[in-house]
Amino acid sequence: MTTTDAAAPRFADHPLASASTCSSDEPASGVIRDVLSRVGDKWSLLVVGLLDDRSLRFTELQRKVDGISHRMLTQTLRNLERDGLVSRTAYPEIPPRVEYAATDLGRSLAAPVLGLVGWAAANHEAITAARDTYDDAAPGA
Amino acid sequence: MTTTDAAAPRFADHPLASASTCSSDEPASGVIRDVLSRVGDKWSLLVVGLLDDRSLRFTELQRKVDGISHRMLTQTLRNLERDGLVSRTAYPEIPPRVEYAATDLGRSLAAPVLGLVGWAAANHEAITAARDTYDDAAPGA
DNA sequence: CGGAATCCATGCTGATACTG
DNA sequence: CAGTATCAGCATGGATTCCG
Repeated sequence: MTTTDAAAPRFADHPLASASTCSSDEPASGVIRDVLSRVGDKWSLLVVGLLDDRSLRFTELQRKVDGISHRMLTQTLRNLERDGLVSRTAYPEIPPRVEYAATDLGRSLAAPVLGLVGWAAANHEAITAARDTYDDAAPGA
Repeated sequence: MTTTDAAAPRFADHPLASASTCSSDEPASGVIRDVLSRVGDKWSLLVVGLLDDRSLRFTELQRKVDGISHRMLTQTLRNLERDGLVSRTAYPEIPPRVEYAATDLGRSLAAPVLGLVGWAAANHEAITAARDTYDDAAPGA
């Protein structure tokens, strides 16, 4: 089910390391760390996902995510904008109106993320079961 | 909770939310948060990736990841084992030998992650360029 | 060698207040 | 409405130390 995407040859295979010019001191680790640093936070993925659907205003965004605070939304938005994943359009009006929209780059992120989300959804029960088994085996943890 | 309800038919589509019994207080956000909590940390993905390639011992793992500390490796391994993504095999010998291997579930994670990593690798330069542009436009930041 | 517990430093996150 | 700045609290990550 879901898009299993590629055939998944290896994980930290050489091609990945070669394709990455992360210039870190690690082979593929840098790439993973890179993507994690980018969308591994609590809200980035949510915001990009919401914006992928349609453009939204600051308040709209805050209303939809809800759990996010004013500060975090601003911070997340700025970071996303900086990475070119989200575009910010400010209208010099009164009251001020700012609309955020996902860029082409931001939309391209949706595909791979969807794959990961699909995996999580598909294997959620399996993980829960594993946790239950583990918890049962080590109750005094 | 009169949730603002779903507003992301594409990204956090209903089927995803339905498939997840994460029992959070968010609709599809929970799924993303869930997967983020699972592999969104600094090392889980790296460890699973390394193990996806082949089984490794504790020391081997620490040597390959390198940047990870003793404590973090143990913690990450335990967490991964708890989720059923990694299997732990301890040999009651002297000196003790413990081998870690990715489970079928752990290997299935490689596919979607690879997609995300591929995205990061492919759009890395685009993001860097965007950052440069942003940084250039906001020097007084 | 592998693991666990402790302690510490840092970062991230959230709440609040103030400005335009 | 949108954004920024400051403060305080919690969580994450790291180093060390002791045990099997």
